[in-house]
Amino acid sequence: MNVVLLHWPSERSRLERLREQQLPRLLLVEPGAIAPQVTDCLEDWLRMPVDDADLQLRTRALEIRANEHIRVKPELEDGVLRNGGAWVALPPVEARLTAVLLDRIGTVVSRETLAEKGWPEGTPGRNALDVHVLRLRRRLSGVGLVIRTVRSRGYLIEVCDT
Amino acid sequence: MNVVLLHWPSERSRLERLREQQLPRLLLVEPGAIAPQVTDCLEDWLRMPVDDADLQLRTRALEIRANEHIRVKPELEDGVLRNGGAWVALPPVEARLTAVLLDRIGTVVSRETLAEKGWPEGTPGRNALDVHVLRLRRRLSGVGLVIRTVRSRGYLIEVCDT
DNA sequence: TCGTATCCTTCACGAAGAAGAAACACTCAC
DNA sequence: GTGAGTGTTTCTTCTTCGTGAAGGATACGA
Repeated sequence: MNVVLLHWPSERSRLERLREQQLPRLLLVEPGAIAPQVTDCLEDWLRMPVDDADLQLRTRALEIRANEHIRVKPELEDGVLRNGGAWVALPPVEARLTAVLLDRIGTVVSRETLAEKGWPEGTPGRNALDVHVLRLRRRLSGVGLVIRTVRSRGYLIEVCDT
Repeated sequence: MNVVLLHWPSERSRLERLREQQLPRLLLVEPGAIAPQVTDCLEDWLRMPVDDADLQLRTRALEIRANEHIRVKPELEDGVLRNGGAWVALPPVEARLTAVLLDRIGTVVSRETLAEKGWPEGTPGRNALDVHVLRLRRRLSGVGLVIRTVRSRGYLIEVCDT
């Protein structure tokens, strides 16, 4: 994973993008500027003018951390769900359900929320959701994702560990 | 979690201990010395003489990371109990009981309190609580938590040391 | 030391309810 | 037309949860 070098504060908006994308980044803090508070493991900073050895060390440290940290997140785009190389095409309803689940990956999403998001203009019968979850499960099994049920609470999606 | 400050390279052996213990640490690199290659998220360094603002920022960053990394406290949310990576889904009654126990983690909670919180609208037979504790114990064993009995006083929950 | 009352643990059973699964019919895009 | 996507019905399976009963552990008085 490549570490991105950028200037602070002049490239502030670029930094925000990188943070969202969870890419490792090293800020070169301009003379006189105050470094921002680092809040995750993929960010570090150096005050300019930079010492070359320091730059090397910190870049390398970020690379090491990034490799530990980055686990490729499953992504859903245009009805295509990708996870670690594999992918499946998802039909509209299932794509919407998956979007909600992935949005809160690892945490519980209630049936009500799923019904709302899956059928924006009025939900069908009670069992429709169950059946779709069933179908979704079968599709997801091919790409290393599982939907776990939390009884009387809802469902949660997670990356398969096996 | 407290960040340990230490000098490098004069306190090398102390650093090694801290690394083993996985405690967050900030190295103050003595003038002329080369900083060591950082390999985890709980370590950082600053070249002496240190700027006070920089020290603050890096210390705080380490604290934040440490809290993310070492999730010591078990957490219960939406019927899902998490503890150090592992999780279980808890049914309604057991979730309520666990909530009370975790709320006073490490201290005794009386059966009366448990009954009240577990069954907000009237408790069932006396034995129900015992049985639920039994079931809860089995579930909790999978996530490194134990419920201990304090005879004639109540129960307490704690993190398993094994 | 010994009984005994009390507290606690554990098991087995059954009712109620939640979720899973199969089968079928309808719709719509290609 | 054909096939995938979708919704419904129906049936099955699994989970939860309360109860009763058996037995172990502990405290305490005789």
